[in-house]
Amino acid sequence: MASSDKKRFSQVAPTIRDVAARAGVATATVSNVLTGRRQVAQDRRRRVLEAVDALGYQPNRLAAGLRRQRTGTVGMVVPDLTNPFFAALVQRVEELAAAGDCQILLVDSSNDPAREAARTRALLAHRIDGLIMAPTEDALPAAAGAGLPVVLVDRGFGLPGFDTVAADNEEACYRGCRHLLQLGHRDIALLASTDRLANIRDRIEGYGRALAEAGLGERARVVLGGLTVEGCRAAIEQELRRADRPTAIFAATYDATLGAIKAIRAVDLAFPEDVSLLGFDDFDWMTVLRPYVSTIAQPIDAMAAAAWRLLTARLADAEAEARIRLPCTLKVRESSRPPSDAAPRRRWG
Amino acid sequence: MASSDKKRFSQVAPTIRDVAARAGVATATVSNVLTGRRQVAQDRRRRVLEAVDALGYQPNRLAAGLRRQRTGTVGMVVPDLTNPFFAALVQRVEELAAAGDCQILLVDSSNDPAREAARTRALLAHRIDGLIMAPTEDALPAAAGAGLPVVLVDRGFGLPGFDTVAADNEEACYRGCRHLLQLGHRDIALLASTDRLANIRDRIEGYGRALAEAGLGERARVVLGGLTVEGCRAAIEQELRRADRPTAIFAATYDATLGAIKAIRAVDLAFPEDVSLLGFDDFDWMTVLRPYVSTIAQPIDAMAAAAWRLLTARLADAEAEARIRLPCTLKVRESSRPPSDAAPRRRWG
DNA sequence: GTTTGAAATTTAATCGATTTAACGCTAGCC
DNA sequence: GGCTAGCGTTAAATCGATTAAATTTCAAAC
Repeated sequence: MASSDKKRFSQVAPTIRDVAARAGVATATVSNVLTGRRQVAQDRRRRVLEAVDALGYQPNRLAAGLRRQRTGTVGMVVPDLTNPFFAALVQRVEELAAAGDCQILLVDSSNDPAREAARTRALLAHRIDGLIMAPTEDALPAAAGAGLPVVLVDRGFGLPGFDTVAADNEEACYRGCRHLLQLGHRDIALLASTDRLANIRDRIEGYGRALAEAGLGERARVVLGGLTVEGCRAAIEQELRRADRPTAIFAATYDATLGAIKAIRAVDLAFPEDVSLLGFDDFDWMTVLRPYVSTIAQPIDAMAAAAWRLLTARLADAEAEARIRLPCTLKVRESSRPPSDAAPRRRWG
Repeated sequence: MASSDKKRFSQVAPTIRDVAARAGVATATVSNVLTGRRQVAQDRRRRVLEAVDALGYQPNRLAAGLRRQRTGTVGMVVPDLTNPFFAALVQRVEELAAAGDCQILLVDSSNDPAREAARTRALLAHRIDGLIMAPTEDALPAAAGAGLPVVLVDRGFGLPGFDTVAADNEEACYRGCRHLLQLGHRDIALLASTDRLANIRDRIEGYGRALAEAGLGERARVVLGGLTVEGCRAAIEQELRRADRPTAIFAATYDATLGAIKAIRAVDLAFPEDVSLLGFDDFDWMTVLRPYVSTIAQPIDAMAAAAWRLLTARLADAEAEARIRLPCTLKVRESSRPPSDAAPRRRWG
C-alpha cells in the first residue's frame, strides 16, 4: 500500500505486493501463479490474474534476476556493426533471443581488443546469463573464466573453454580457389585484411591447399590490407600495377571485396575482362553491382541459430565443448570468367 | 563469509560483503568508496581498493539498479538492422552509451508494430533508464506513458510526449528535387516505400514543394513500393515501362534506391543516360557502384549524438520537449545529369 | 574536563522479486 | 477420535547493492 500511495504522486510501476494486496493473497502466491512453479487453486489463480491485468503489473526483472541467479539477458559483442555480416548476425541472434524472452546487450568493440575487454567486463557486471561474441583477436577473450557460457562465433574457432561456431572457411576458400583454377587462372592473388585472425588464416589455407593441389603452391600470393577497405584497396592496387599482375583476385573478406573493386577501378582495369574477382560475403546491395560479383556466401542464419542453440544448451546444463563448422555457398556469377587476353576490353564500368 | 564459503565450490562473484570483510570495514564504507558519494578516510579508502583489487570485485549492477532506481541500461529499438542506416545509428549510439558506462538493450522490430510493442514492453520489464527508438509507425509508441524518457529518432518527429530527432527530410528532398529540376528534368518520379511514416511524408512534401515552386505541381508522380527492395523495384519498373516514363527518379529511401537501380536495369535502361537517379542514404559500398549514385546523405553521427544528448539530459532532469532537425547533405555525383535524348546510349552496366 | 559539532563510520532498512520452511486444512486410514 | 500424508498457502529469509538513521570519533571551544 505504500507503493499505491506513491503511485498517486509519481509514475511508479506496481509491485508484486500491490498485486497480492488487490487479489487478497500472499506475494508468494502471485509469484507461483506467474512463474508456474507451484500449483495454485483455480479461484485464487483467477483473482491474481485479474489483479495483474487491472494493475498492468509487469514483474521487475532486476529483482527476479537478483534472486534467481538468472537475468534473462545475454551479451553480444561484435567487432563492427557497419559490416553487414555482423549486423545480420546480430539481427538473427536477437530474433532468436526474443523468442526465448531474452534481451540482447549489444557491444561494438570497434575491432579494438582493449575496448572489447573493457566492454565485456561491463556486461559481466550486468550479470548477463551468457555471451555470444566475435572476438577481435584470437587471444583469450576477457570473458574467459568468468564462469558463464560463452559462444564464440565467426572468430576464435576451437579455442579451448568455449563453444565455437564458424563458417567452413578453409573448405569454402578451397572451393573458391578451385573455381578460379578451373576457369584457367594461374595467377590468383588472395586479398585479406589480416592473418592474425584464425578464421582468415583458414581462408588463406584453403586457398593455399587448392593451389598446392594444382601444383601451383609457388604461385601463392597473399596480400594483406588491414581491417579497412582503404587498406585493402591500397594493398591490392600495388599488385595490380605490377607487370605480372594477377589474372584473378580472390578477396577473402568483406572489406577486401570492396577494396578490390575500388583498386581495379583505380588502376583503370575492368573486371572480369582484365581480372577476375571472387569476393566474400553476399549482401543485398551486390545485386545492383555490375558485373554481379561471384562470391562466397556465409551461412549467417545457420551460424546465428547454432550459436543460440549452443548457448541455450549450456544454460540448461553444462555440456561438453562443441565446435560447429557450417558450410558456405559459392555463388558463381559474372565477375569470374576465364582469363583471356584476346577478350574485348569492353568496360563494365 | 557465506559467500566466501560458496566460492570454494563454484564460480561465484565476490560481493560487497566479501570486500568489506577483507578490508575490515562496513559494506556502506565500501559503497562510499566506490560510488564516491561520501568522504572516506585515506587509509580505509586504500584498504577497500586493495580488497576490491585482490578479489576482482565488480559491483552487481542488478542489485545496485534495484536499489537506486537506475539500471545503467537503455533500450534501442530499430525497425531493421540490415538497413545500414540503422546499423550505423545503433553503432554510434552504442559508442556514446559506452562512454557513459551505459549498456544498450537492442531490439529489432522487423517493421512490425505488434512485435515492436511487445518487445518494448519486455525492455520496460528490465527497467531500462531510457529508450531510443525509430518507431515502425507514427501511432503512439508502446512506451508512451511508461514514465521513462523516450527519444524518437528518424521517425515519429514531433509526436507529443517525446523528444524527437530527425533529418531535415522536407528540406533535403526539396533541395534534391531542385537539383534535378535545375538539370532540366520535368518528369521526376518520386519513389518511396510508404506514405504512412511521417519522415517519408516529409520527403514527399519537399519534393512536391520544389515541383510546385517550378510550376510543375501537376507533374508530381509519387510511387510507393512498400518496405522492401523488391516492392520498390516492381513499382517503379511499371512506371519505367510506360511511354511517358520519367526522365529522373528520385528514390527517397534506402530500399527505394536499391529498387530503382534494379528496375532501371530490369527494363534495360541505363542511368544516367536514359534516366537520372537521385538516391537516399550514403554508404561505403556505393563507392563501388558505377555510376556513382548522387544521393542525399543523412547526418547519422549527428542524429545519434543528438538522441543521446537529449536522453541524458532527460535523465539528469526533466526538461521541456525537444525537437531537433538535422541537415542532410546532397551529394551530386554521376547518376544525375541533364535529360538528353541525343546523348549516346552507352551503357554503364 | 566537559561540552559541542562536524565528520566518519556503521547498523539496519530498503529496492522487488523468489524460495525455503512452517503452517493450516482436508482426506484417508486405523 | 486421533494420526498421518499431502496439498495449498503464507511468513520470512534471501539475492547484493544503496542509503537513511544511528552511532562513534575526534578536535575545538568553553
